[in-house]
Amino acid sequence: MVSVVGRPYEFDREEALFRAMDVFWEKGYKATSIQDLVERMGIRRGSIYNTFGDKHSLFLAAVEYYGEAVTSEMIKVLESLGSPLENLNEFFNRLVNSPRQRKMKGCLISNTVVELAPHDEQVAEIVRCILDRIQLAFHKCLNRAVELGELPRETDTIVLSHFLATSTHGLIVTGKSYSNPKLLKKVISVILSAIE
Amino acid sequence: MVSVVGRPYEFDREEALFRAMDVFWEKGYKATSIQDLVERMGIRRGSIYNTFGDKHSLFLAAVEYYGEAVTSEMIKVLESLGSPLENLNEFFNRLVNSPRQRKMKGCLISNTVVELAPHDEQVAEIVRCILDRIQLAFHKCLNRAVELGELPRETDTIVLSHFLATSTHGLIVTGKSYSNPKLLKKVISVILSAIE
DNA sequence: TAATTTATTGACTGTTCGTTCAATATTTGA
DNA sequence: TCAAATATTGAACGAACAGTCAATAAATTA
Repeated sequence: MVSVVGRPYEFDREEALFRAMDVFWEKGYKATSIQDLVERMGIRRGSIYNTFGDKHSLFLAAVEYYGEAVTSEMIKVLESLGSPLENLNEFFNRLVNSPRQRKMKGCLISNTVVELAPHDEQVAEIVRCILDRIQLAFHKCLNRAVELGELPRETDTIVLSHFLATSTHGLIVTGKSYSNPKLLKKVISVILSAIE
Repeated sequence: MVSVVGRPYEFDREEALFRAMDVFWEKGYKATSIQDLVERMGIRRGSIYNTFGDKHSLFLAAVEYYGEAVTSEMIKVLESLGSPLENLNEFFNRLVNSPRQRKMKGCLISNTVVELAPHDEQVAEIVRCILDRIQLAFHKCLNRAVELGELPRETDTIVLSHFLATSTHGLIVTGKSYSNPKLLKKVISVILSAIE
């Protein structure tokens, strides 16, 4: 419910949140200062606090926004029409070829799993939810592959979906430390060969 | 060269470094304050600065110590006599069953890859060196498996060694967010099935 | 014993941090 | 036109931060 009375915002809330997400993604939670956020979000300290609450609340909003924007976009790849196995291939290749991954930013979710989730239950909760959505998308994709005859009937799609989620994390971390696209492509081939 | 004159240290340097490593491992670099280190290392501020220099230098020493202690211990598993494939199995099971991993501490190296390496060339250098040692150990292990006839002659052991390194990262991150030992064991089976 | 060297100690420094707030500006509704 | 509501602004806050330093203690060497 948006109030109709009072001074209106001078900035776009979603745009500001997107930029905050970008800063946290790049620098992590602790290393991001309010001053960093002021500079990158393009609004003043007071406006940040007025709109998003404190730093921690803003971070939670940023992670959720990432889940809505970036993660959902990747999940759509898995849900595309056509061959599920080709969708998986497309998913992993986008993962390692995205400009942000190239800049060693990794993924805000895996970064957060490592930096914050073990010490912050609120963050852990949100992250767990997003990770579950990814794993579920893998699971559905694999089930569809079975239905279409791309994988054998007896395939354990649950375990394989967790394997793919684990591989996703692995590729992101490897990509952060050591970004050789050709090699990553070959590693992806091995990953995909494991499910066939 | 240790000086023979002057007041001797009242603490064990290695013990103190081990404890510092433990704090950084648990909390990360940014989230660890000098006060945290004072409390856990059991020595005063001045002694930390006198012995290890500033926080950043201490961190570098801690990461290197981790490489010597923890990583080398894991690499030894890969270099054991007997079946290389069984060694791989042992390696991954230790990875997900270690008490520290269970406490969601993950691995100091992968934590550092995510938090610090992208923004700190000195850290990146040390971490890269340790990652290379792990990958090399996988490579040697796989080559031995080929020699012993456990893997076919045409196996691309280079690519597979990177796949195993990636899987290691993945398991560590998955273990941090979602620690279900039974499931992780099954994921390990899938990983190992991919190289055979 | 005296001189030298180095470790220990805790108070102290300046900076940066996240956060708050009173003053002001801009809108709507009466 | 005035009252009410809300956003904007920049100064200011105390706390926490990394790092320093002079005084002191404990060892060796001459």
